[in-house]
Amino acid sequence: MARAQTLSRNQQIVLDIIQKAKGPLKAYSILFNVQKKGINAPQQIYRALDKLIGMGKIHKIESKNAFVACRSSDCEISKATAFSICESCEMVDEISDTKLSKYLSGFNHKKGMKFKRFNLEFFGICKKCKKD
Amino acid sequence: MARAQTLSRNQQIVLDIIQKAKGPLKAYSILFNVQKKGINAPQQIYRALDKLIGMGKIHKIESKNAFVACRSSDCEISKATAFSICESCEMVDEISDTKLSKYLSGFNHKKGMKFKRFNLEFFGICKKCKKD
DNA sequence: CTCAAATATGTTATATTATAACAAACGTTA
DNA sequence: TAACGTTTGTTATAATATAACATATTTGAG
Ligand SMILES: [Zn+2]
Ligand SMILES: [Zn+2]
Ligand SMILES: [Zn+2]
Ligand SMILES: [Zn+2]
Repeated sequence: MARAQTLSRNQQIVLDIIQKAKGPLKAYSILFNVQKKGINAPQQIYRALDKLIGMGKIHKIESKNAFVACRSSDCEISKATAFSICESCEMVDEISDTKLSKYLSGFNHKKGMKFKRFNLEFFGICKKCKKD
Repeated sequence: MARAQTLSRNQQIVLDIIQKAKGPLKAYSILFNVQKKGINAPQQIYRALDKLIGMGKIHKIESKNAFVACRSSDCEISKATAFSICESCEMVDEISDTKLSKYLSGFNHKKGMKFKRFNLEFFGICKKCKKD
């Protein structure tokens, strides 16, 4: 069984960096930020990222190949993720909307495929960027 | 202005291959398939892909870094895309569901961001794979 | 506790995906 | 024709991700 709670050393280091970040982080940018802590290779980052994603602690923003911390406590398994992405400043915001989540989780494909998981990415210009 | 209809030589070649394919194609797999036609470099593929995406002729499946032909005539601008993806056989199916599309196009973020575009990817096991 | 299994780590090398930069050709239209 | 935008060709390189193997650490059953 996978351990539910405890993170390994590398996993904790990677998670800390992602949680402290203001926006999505790329794998190699994480790598450069942890070299002082003795992590030297991409593998070490990608392995930690994989585990953290599996635990639902972080999510991958597929359109950006970048990673954000989960803010929504509900989605521990990352089965139903939705994000709002600013095309100008790159800001990413996790959307926790029960109605949306229920609507999509209940969505059934005409062709009979039963979905286990979805990922939704919205794009636009955020409020802050509109002012400029 | 962007030309609405006519495709350039390379664009047509790339589109043909994607349209003939049974599933999503990766950029380098397209490249290997067109070397006999005189296309030798990734750039040539990526440029064609970019234009075709802009025209709504193809879509990128972000979670797979792969490309499929648009089957749904409605989404000429790729503002509202949804796909069903089999995690076993990699099959991808474009979902054209007016209700779903309207629901998501009308979705408004609490934080006031107005969305211009979304991409939704559903994952599961397709009917065909379930039989095995 | 002890040993085996599972998980995590370190490391080197390599594969895969994507873009930069520049020069030349082509197509349109004023 | 001349000017402009678009497409092409080409070489090089950047950015993202995985393979493979050796070692270490943690965990839990007996
Ligand atoms: Zn989350
Ligand atoms: Zn913004
Ligand atoms: Zn389409
Ligand atoms: Zn399948």
